[in-house]
Amino acid sequence: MIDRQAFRRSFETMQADLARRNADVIAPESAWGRARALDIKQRDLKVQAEALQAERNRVSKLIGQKKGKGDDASTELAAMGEVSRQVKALETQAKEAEAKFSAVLLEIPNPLHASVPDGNSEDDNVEIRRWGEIRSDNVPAHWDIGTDLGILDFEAGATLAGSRFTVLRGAAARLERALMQFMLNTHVDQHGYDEVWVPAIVNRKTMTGTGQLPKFEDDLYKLEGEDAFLIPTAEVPVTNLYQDQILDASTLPRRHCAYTPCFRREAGSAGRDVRGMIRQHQFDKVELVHLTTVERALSDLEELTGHAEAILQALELPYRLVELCSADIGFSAQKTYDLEVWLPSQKCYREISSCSAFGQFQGRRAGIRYREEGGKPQAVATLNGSALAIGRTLVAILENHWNADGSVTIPAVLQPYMGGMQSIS
RNA sequence: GGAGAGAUGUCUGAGUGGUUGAAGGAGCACGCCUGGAAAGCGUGUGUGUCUUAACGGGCACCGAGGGUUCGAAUCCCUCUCUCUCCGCCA
Repeated sequence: MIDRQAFRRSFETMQADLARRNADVIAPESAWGRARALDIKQRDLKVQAEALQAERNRVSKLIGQKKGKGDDASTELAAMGEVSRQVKALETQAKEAEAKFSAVLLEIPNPLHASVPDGNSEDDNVEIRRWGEIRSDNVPAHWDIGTDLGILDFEAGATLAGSRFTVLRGAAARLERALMQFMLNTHVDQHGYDEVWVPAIVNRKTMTGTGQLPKFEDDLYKLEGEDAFLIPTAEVPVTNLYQDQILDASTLPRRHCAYTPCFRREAGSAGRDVRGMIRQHQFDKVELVHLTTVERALSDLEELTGHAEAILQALELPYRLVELCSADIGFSAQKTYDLEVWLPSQKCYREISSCSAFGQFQGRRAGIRYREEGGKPQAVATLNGSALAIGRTLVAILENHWNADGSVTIPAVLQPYMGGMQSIS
């Protein structure tokens, strides 16, 4: 959520930052376009209502005093009946206006950080660096590799649940589990993260805190008969771990890692990546989440991204780091780096991690604040990133470590988690 | 799922219609005292929002949302959550 004060004081600046995403974001009929009038109305009604409330409180107190002394208060009582009716009417109007303004604020995306490059589409994302050797020979698609080895069962996934579900068998199932363990252990033991295990179902408030709601309800699985949703990422429950709390600044940064399954309806991606397990309705992911101070809102992003890169390097997977341009950054983020792994069968880089800084955007929405010694509470800065999406990592391993004889070599760091298995054949 | 009890500030714990944003205690901060500390004494110690250049002021908040009333932490309704017992269950 954007800052109300900044919205009033720095309207033009904020509008310019938002417009960099897309001109539609500041169109007159957009949330942003409607916000200013709603704010003015909201404040106007609030001032009126509160003035009358003050009057009511003053006289009511007087009535109490008079009655306490046994004096007659019938004059005041008679006058207050009407005032009270007016107060009630104004209160209702003010509350409605405030609710409308708040609702519209929730639909305005995070203004971009100044360092974000301009662009019109994902094609304008900026490559920062590459790592690893790309193989240039022809490698089959992971769905063929996996099917031939008998470890990926797409038919069973479709039978059990529908399209975009896959059953992992044998070595693939174990590889999935090994990746989970390896990633978590690395983050806990080497990067100093505090591991948490959280619900995969959350309520509406939690989903609003990190920005998935109210705008993107169609992308989520909603539970029938309950106001609850399956999480699309661990970011949601982990960040919201501290919702409506005031943290002591000395306890920041808090850095958590978590494994969760993730559920996405993929509503807008019909026809894309329909084969294989690049784009699934359910996938596993290890997520990193930082809650930190305003000063470190952005600087921690480099560190967090580095932690995700460490996993790719350990798994010997070639990748590149890309900075998303203004048109491609998600609703809640201020700045985002994507890590894209090389997929030899597609001869291109595909997203395997997205690391974002959110500034105080989520902190404000979720009511997560911190206090410096003697200072006023202010919203925490949040960051998060996948490290990594496990299904896509498995895909990348199958393709990048595929051998001409059809087998797949298991990266050395994973072999202990695979019972010493060195390759899948 | 059934029955009952409960939800108050950092914590504990009063408060069943009026000057209560909220007693008392603890904690914490500052000061006094002390060679230093403890004890003791004193003072202070919520959040949000609106307004103001600022000082300050207004309003709201006692789980959430409604209602009754001139006036609600206190009365009524709905919901959420917690605890206990029963049922069910990995």
